[in-house]
Amino acid sequence: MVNTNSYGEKMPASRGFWSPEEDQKLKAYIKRYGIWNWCRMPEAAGLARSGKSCRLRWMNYLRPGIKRGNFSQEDDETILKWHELLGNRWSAIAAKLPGRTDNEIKNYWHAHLKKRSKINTSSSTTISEIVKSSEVEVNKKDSPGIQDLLLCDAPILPNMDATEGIPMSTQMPINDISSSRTDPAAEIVQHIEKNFSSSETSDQNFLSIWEQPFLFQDMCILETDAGFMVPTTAMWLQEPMYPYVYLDTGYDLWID
DNA sequence: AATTCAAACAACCGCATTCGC
DNA sequence: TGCGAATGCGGTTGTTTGAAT
Repeated sequence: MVNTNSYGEKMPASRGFWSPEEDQKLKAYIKRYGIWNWCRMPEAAGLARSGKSCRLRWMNYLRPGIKRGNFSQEDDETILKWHELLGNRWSAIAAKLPGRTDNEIKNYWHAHLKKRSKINTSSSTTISEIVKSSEVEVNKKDSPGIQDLLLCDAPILPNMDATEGIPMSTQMPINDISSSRTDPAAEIVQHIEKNFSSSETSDQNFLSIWEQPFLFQDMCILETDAGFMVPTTAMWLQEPMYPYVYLDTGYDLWID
C-alpha cells in the first residue's frame, strides 16, 4: 500500500494517517481476537504498521467509548485544575475525563488552554494552594503514591483494558487495588477531592467507564474473515485470555 | 483565485517502566 | 538478579484546514 502526502509524494504505508481500511482491519481483528500482543498483532492483522502505531490508533481513536471534540466548559476547568496539580501528566488528567485520551487532552491543552492557564494562575483558589493548606509538602516527583491514588477512583477488573473492558494480555493493571497504601499523600488527595468535588468534578463526572456498558455497535465489523492470521498456540499461551466476569451479551467476540 | 500563515489535529519517536524468563 | 521484550507516557513533528491577505 502506498500513501501520498500533501505534496503528492509517495510515502510508505507504515507511516502517515490511517486509512479507513486500516482502521477497519484493526477493529475487526481486536474484536475477533482481542489484544494479545501489540508487537505481533500488526502482522497477524495484515497491517503494515508498527505495534506502537496500532496501539496508539486503538487507544486514541478506535476503541469504544472515545469522546471526540467538543470540550465543555466543565472539561476545560477540570483539565486546568488537574494540570495545575499534576503538571504534564496527561494520562493522569485523562483518567479524570472518561472517554478522553491523553493525546487529545495534550493537544487541546496546547491549542486552547495553555494561554488561559497562564492568565488564570493568579486567580481564585488553586489546587496548589489547597495542597499547601494541607501543610504537607507535595513534591510531584518525590511522591510516587499521589498519582496512583488520584487514579484510584475506579475498580480494575483483572486482565482487562483499563478503560474499555477489552481483554488484555498486558501484565499489570493500572491500579493494584489489592495493595493498600498508607501513603500520607492519600490524605492530601482526599482533601483535594473534597474541595474539588464541589465544583466541576462531580461524582457523575467521575462515573467510571468501567461501569458503563460496552457496546460494539459503532464498530461496524464485517463478519467475514478479513484475512487475519489466527494467533498461534504460542501466541495464545502468553495471554491470560478473557475475563469471565465480562458481561458479553451475545458477544461472539474474543473466542470464536 | 492564489498564496500565505497559523491553528488544530494526528501520528511518530525516544525514553522509562514493568514483567517474564 | 539481570536482561530482553512489551507497553505506556510525554514531547515533538508532520499534515490538514481554514482564515486572512
